[in-house]
Amino acid sequence: MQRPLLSVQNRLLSALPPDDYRLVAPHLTQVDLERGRLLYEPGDRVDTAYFPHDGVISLMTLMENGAAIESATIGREGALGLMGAVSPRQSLSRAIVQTPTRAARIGASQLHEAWEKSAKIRVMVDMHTEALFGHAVQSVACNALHSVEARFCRWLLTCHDRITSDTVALTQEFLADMLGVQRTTVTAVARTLQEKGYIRYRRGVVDIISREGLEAVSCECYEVVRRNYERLLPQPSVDRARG
Amino acid sequence: MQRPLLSVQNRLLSALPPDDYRLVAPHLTQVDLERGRLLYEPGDRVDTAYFPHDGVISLMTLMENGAAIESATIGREGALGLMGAVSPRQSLSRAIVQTPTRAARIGASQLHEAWEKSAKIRVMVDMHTEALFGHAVQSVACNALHSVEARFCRWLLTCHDRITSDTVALTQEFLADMLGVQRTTVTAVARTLQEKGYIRYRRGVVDIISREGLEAVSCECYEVVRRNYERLLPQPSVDRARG
DNA sequence: CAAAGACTGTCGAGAACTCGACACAAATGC
DNA sequence: GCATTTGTGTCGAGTTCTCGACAGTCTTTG
Repeated sequence: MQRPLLSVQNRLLSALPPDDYRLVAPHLTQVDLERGRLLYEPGDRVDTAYFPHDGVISLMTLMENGAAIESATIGREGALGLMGAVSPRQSLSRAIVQTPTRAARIGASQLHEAWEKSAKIRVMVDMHTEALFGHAVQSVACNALHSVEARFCRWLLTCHDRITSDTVALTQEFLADMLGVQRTTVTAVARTLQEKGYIRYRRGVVDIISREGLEAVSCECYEVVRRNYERLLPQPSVDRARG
Repeated sequence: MQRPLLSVQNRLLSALPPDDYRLVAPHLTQVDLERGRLLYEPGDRVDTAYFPHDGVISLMTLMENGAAIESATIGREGALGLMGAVSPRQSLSRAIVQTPTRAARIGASQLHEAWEKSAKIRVMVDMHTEALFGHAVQSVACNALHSVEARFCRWLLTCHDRITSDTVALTQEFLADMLGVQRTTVTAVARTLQEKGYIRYRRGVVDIISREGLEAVSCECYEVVRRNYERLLPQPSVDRARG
């Protein structure tokens, strides 16, 4: 049975030449991941990789007191658990599904076999690792220097790039956790952004009204990370529109 | 001519089995890097890897306004430019010598050849990448959550682990840059730490008096990152005490 | 030795954010 | 339909850190 055409595909997979793609294709399973689904906790063995077609997966660093701060995000330009293709390893972070996500899933051992056979796949893993590292080091600086308002906008923009809708389901409480700030601070920031007409929000839902506005308030980090992905990861060569 | 015995060796190199070490040894050059030496700027081609024997190299993320925030550090437990062993690439960060550093240097292409021949070296690069990534994601959370005082202590402890002395040469001004805070804030924090008797400082020099004290004030991030390196990187199997 | 430069100490106003508290509103479950 | 849970709005005191300013001190250099 054939699944419907997918409007958007994972960029890493769609950039693979056909011969290389055939190495992984038979092992890919299409899955729908609901919001809040925990994919990895720190210390878990990385036994599966996920290539999102749309949606956002967050990598979160856990602290001893239970705080969980977002350290990077993964969308259709990347993959979760890709480093497990190189060798078995434990997750360093919590990986949690941020927005409902369609993804292609593959077992780490099967991905590893393809990785051994295909130079293109090895390059893909390598470049993705580099881009994800770039994402992390930019966030280190961002969290040290930039206001909650700027980081809030950066987060929304990054999310918006990776979903197909202008509406994001998230509570202010959860966003506060991810940014590592108080909920009351997020409430205040959300209010001023709404007054400026850049977003509209209601209980658990944010509508993005003006990307331009958000880009103006956001820090440079949004663009830096985005360009880094563009530079490192090849553009799609083929649109593989089936599951 | 034989160089004097080295009291400390780079841990990555000394953990390599003899056969694997022989692949890189002929190409290693011992160098002394003075404080402040710029090894890479963002965008530079990564053409050389450095394995510090002692001393600290900082990876710094540059912002558009010229700010430079430390996103990770590299000492004898790691190496700079190691990802260049896998494939040619550009540096994402500024890499600057923090304290006078003795290091073994090797060209990226020569390291790449060894990397192709030796599975042990590939594992070394892979594990180091993972540890460095862990360092970065922890710092993302640390900068979002922890006080300047805690981060100051964390920085001193990390530095102390990687040098052979209890004295660190650094100005408060420079440290303020690295932590991404005002100099006056660093001055205030340094004063309270000195009053507690944990450090002593004078113009451009900090003496570490009480590691225990610093550990108590530091955040958990110091230990988390340290343990991560311990877990991922093997302990020395041989002490190679010559250059 | 004098001058310049680099580093530190201190002050104070103000902004950003924390932290606890409580009221209210919307969604959910029975 | 009612009770419970969950998410939001707001308030206010308090803390941390910013940002500019300026004085003082140590070091280097000519």
